[in-house]
Amino acid sequence: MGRPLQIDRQSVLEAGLLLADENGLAAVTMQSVADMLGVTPMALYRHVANKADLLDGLVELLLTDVPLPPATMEWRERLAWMARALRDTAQRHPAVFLLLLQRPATTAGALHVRDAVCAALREGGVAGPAVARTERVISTAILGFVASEAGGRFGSRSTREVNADFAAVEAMVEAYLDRLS
Amino acid sequence: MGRPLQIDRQSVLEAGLLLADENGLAAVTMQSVADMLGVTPMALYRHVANKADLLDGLVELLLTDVPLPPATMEWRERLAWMARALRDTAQRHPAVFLLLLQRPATTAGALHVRDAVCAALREGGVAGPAVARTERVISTAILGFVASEAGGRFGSRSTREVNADFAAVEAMVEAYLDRLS
DNA sequence: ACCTGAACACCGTTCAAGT
DNA sequence: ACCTGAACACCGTTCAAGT
Repeated sequence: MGRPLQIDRQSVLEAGLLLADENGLAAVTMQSVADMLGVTPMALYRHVANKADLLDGLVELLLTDVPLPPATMEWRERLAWMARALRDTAQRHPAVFLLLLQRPATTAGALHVRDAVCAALREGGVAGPAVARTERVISTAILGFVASEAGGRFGSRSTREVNADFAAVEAMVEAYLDRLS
Repeated sequence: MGRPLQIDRQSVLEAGLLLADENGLAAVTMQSVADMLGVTPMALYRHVANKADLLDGLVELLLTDVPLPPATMEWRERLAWMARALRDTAQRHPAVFLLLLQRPATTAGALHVRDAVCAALREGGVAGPAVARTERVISTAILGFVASEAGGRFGSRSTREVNADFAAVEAMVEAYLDRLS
């Protein structure tokens, strides 16, 4: 399959993400990524510092791609919309999503989602100083569920049941938000 | 350091856990575990099927060690006690704890904790058919927090602040339980 | 029964060399 | 500037051989 021999960081990350999605994180090696691009492993080092940097790049690529809801939407609906968007992303990229728990939530991609959650909470009347903590608490709950699903901790439970569990987690978050106001 | 040359599964797992605790999961190799036991890497294969089996064993060792509260304790206090116990375990073994999200919660070690949570919920008057789902929902929230902390997603936030976040997650769980009864 | 030696295919990474 | 070839130390795993 004739691919352009001119590669860049973006194409390296896209190849890595594809391999991770199809065959898991263990399938992402410097050699397999290079193969997919039609290049030798050593060529990658011009575009990523090392393998850890490549993996960081995959997480960032995934986070940047999480879509945000239209600003016209009511704030609580917007929160639910983002929870669903995060779950969709995790289902599409389960292997890379698990890496998310292992890096500080301070990259540009992480902030892009976090800021949108904080904005919705402020609009919902959550007191200024409580916004940051509330964001962390509800993000932790959603992330715990979504990461469990991506990692396979729910085992072979049916899709219908897992969806009902997700609804229950959202109900828990709602109960918490109700108590705040 | 003169160690007995007679090894068994238990000693292999204990060596692996020690290495993971001190230097992370990447430091757990067949060679490093063997070195610690004063043996060649090939000797391990008599006691673990392969490296994946070794890692499974580490998770199981960790889960089996999570202590349970005295049965005399009131049910809600018991739930809080177990959340703290899980957090303690994760702080002692952060690297191995992250693997927990990646395997089905159906092993003996996982059931040992799960059953205790379910028993507390039943005692608290949660309706029979709702017990299993409620257990999954609150476990997901606690696990999400504890895994985030173990993985380093909270970055360099101070211990005081992270403790306050943990209290807030527990408050969310309480709000959910209140709504159920 | 339990451990070892030798061997294999595969990792990540470097450095000097090519174009 | 960008990619390659050769090399290094290190993986997991096998198999036959030792005791």
